[in-house]
Amino acid sequence: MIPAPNSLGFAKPPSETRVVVAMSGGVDSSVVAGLLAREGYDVVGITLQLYDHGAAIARKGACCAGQDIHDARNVAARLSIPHYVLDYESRFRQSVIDEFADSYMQGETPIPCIRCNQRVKFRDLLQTARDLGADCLATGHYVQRILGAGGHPELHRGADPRRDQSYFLYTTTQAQLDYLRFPLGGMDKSEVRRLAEGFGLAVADKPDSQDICFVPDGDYASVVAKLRPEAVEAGEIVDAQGHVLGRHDGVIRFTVGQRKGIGIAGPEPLYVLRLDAAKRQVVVGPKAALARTEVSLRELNWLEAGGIPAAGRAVTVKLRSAQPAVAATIYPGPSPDTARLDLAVAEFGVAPGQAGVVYDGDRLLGGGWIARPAAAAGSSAAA
RNA sequence: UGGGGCGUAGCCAAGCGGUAAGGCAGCGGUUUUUGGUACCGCCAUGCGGAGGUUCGAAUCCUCCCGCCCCAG
Repeated sequence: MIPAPNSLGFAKPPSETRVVVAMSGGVDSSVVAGLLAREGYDVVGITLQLYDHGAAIARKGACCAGQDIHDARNVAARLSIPHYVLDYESRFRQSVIDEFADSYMQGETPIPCIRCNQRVKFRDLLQTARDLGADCLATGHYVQRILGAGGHPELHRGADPRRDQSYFLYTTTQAQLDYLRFPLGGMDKSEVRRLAEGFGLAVADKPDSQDICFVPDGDYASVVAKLRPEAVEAGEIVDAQGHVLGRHDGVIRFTVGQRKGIGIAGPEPLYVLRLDAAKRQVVVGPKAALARTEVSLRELNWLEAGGIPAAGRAVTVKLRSAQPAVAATIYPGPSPDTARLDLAVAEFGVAPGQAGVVYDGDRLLGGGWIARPAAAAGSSAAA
């Protein structure tokens, strides 16, 4: 007789199920470790050191360096689980930080958190978990892994709509999903904090992380400037017709859709329409000029079997993490890893480098990076 | 140095005798595991300067200063 599956879906007792928990040192992943340890799983905590902890040691709400590593270690000790700190600094730099800087240099607005999940946590760390003989890798993300009709796991939004992190996980592949577990996906934050208190964890009241973890004080521009000193060059602020309206101190400081910080007074607010890195120009105009109904995605990840129907598929899409998904129709793009979205209602501030994440209701179907407009009038074609 | 017009916060601008609208910019905050957006709040004891009239002036009068336009 085959035993009923345990809470992680394995047909064996928890004590014989090894699970690696990615412990950032924050409340969420600490509670994951606590929950699984309480159930009797063979829990191994792993914390990644991702960047110079000296620079970040005083930061509140960061993750994966300095104080956070100590917090994770203390949680593991409290829970009596083995815990390892792995030095991933060079991988993190290669897989996340370098591209972050390069993306800005090209006039895009990157999301390093997605790359980190894709390339560090769900690739390198996942492989490490396999090497350790673990049955699965658990994280504290607020997303749900739900078995679909065919028995294949699907990725769904977290139950707490205010906490849902699926946007940052759109690159997750089916193979990764098979191996991953998200024990917090059905909970809300207050519940998690209560559990943390119940486990007697010192991190129960720790503030939520925010900002980019390796960017102190939200000053990403100075980080880019440090990595790519040659990138920070002043230039012109121009309107859509090319008239010079003012000067700026570096294209990297701007993002499409941005209003504040342009510093030009006029009859109506000006927004950044696009960035021309080659000409070092920031192109600005009225809000109406930001309206977009067509969005191209590149590096597409698609989880639904059969791919995107040629005739199109009705979906919703999130074009920014903190805004609700909007109605759209998605079509296959010119190449297999691209797609095209027709938005039902125009969106403002669609920024290349951000992610377009596609849903059917609460199910994440896939997504891609928002591509720079191929032939925007007057823009540079520089690659 | 004849005629006309105008000078209100960093920019634009309302007000035309009753005790300084609004927009833009800027600053602060809320929201947020990216950047932005959005939202909320703040922002001229002061109306080119000096006098005068009036209970009361940015608003009326005088002079001065500075711009602009048309003539010379």
